[in-house]
Amino acid sequence: MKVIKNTEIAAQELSKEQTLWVYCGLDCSLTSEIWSKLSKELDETTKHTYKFELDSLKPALSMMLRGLKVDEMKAGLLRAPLIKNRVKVERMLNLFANAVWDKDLNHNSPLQLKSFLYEWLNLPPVIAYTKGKQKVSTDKEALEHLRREYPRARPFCNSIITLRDIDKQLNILNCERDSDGRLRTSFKVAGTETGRWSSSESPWGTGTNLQNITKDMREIFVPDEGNVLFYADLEQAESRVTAYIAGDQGYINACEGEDLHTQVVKMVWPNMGWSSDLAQNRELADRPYIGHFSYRDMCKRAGHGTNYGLSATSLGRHLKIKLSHATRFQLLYYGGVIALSSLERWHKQDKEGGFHELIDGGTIIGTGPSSLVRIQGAFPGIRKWHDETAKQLQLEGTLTTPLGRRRQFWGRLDEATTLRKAIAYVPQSTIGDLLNMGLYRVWDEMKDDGLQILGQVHDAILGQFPIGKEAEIIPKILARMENPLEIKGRQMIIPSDCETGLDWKNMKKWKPHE
DNA sequence: ATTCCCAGCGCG
DNA sequence: AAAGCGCGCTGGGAAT
Repeated sequence: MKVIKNTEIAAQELSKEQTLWVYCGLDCSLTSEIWSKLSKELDETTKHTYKFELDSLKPALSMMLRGLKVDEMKAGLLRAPLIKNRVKVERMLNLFANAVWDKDLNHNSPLQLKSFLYEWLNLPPVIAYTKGKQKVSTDKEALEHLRREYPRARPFCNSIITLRDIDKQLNILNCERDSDGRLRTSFKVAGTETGRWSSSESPWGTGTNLQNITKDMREIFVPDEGNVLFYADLEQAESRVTAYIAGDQGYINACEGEDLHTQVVKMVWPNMGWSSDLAQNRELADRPYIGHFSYRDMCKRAGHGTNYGLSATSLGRHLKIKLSHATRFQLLYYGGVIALSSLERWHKQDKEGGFHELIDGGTIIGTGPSSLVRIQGAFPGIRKWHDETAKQLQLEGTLTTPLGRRRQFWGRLDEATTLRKAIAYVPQSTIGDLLNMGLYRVWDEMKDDGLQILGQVHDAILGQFPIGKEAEIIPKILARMENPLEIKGRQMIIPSDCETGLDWKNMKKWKPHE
């Protein structure tokens, strides 16, 4: 028997086959050696997480091996108009571009775009802030701004945005199928900081990330012969977990009420004349607020970000509303302290803005020009939870979720960016683990029903089962996804809803027979 | 020819 | 004055 010492590999003359054997041997023996060291560092908490991830490999591998059936007819039908349109738009863009700088313009090159828009067209540069630095941007938001403000930018911005969108879709439609025609992805069950899975092209370089497919492109994915697809997701998952982790009873009630966003409007603006009539309340919430936003739009779009530590400045930029309006929303949403003089100035500038309500509803601290106003807000628990998270971060540098997943934070513990990561961590991780618990149970307990899991999208599972068995199977899926969890002394149950259909786009919500 | 980083963008 | 978080993929362009 030939003995090869790993310390002498460099000096060995190995055949191709022998190289592969050595590679394989090192893969196994080194993994074992590493495990013998690492295993000693596990404690009860991390051991539990490790065990769960090992178990998760089973359903993950079965999904990766099975892959998804693609309806190539549909893919073709989607592809054709995209290609046709792409040719047209690209031709147009280049026609205009040649008029400006006598050559084509590559819409994929930020460098060319910068030079073209900000030098040749002489448009004022749009600045974005990344990593604490100002950067000239040519992203979608910048292009939308330019086309709004400067007529000469319109044809360019329009076609660049269109081309980017088309390319994104074509990439999905054109990604390589395996030899049996199926599209396979690779799931990493332990690839992220939060415990969520990630998805990428398969180990053979075929397929693609299955967790960022747009609704429209989902149309190409179909069940196998005799099956129907199902897509079961945890309802309002992140909001619910946030509510329980913050321990904010008002927000919990809002999440578990008829319509989350309307409930939030009700809590944020309690004096709009609410009744017990749900339809009437919805109408109130849909009344215009500022700009093109209704009250309900505002809560829907600003609430989630605010839960995760989005600053008023960024909220204003993001929603294209004044800083004062963004600040006002956050004060009403989760309270805070602000200078009285600011509120008075804003009130003077904007009589309709409701800033006087903030002054009247708040507690004034101190006297004279430096007075502050403390505002309670609709969901003070959320701000309190942010503060508690900051404290825990400073103290330990680690956070542990209700499902016992611990994360070490390596950034500077007193920086805002580290705090925001910490705030996002617990809800995001908890949902991921909860969904994967459900996924495991559905996979493990429902094989005999002819059910197969095909995909995982963070808070939802995609799968298939034999046509006609909906009434029998769907309640079993939903039951297995419902895993009660105790958080801060309360029991949280997140319900799921389940859609079915003959492709991944055109699905209908399933309801127990009516 | 290959590797690396960046900007941009899709999903949750 | 100015960074919601978590991922992966593509293409451009510079460096190797």
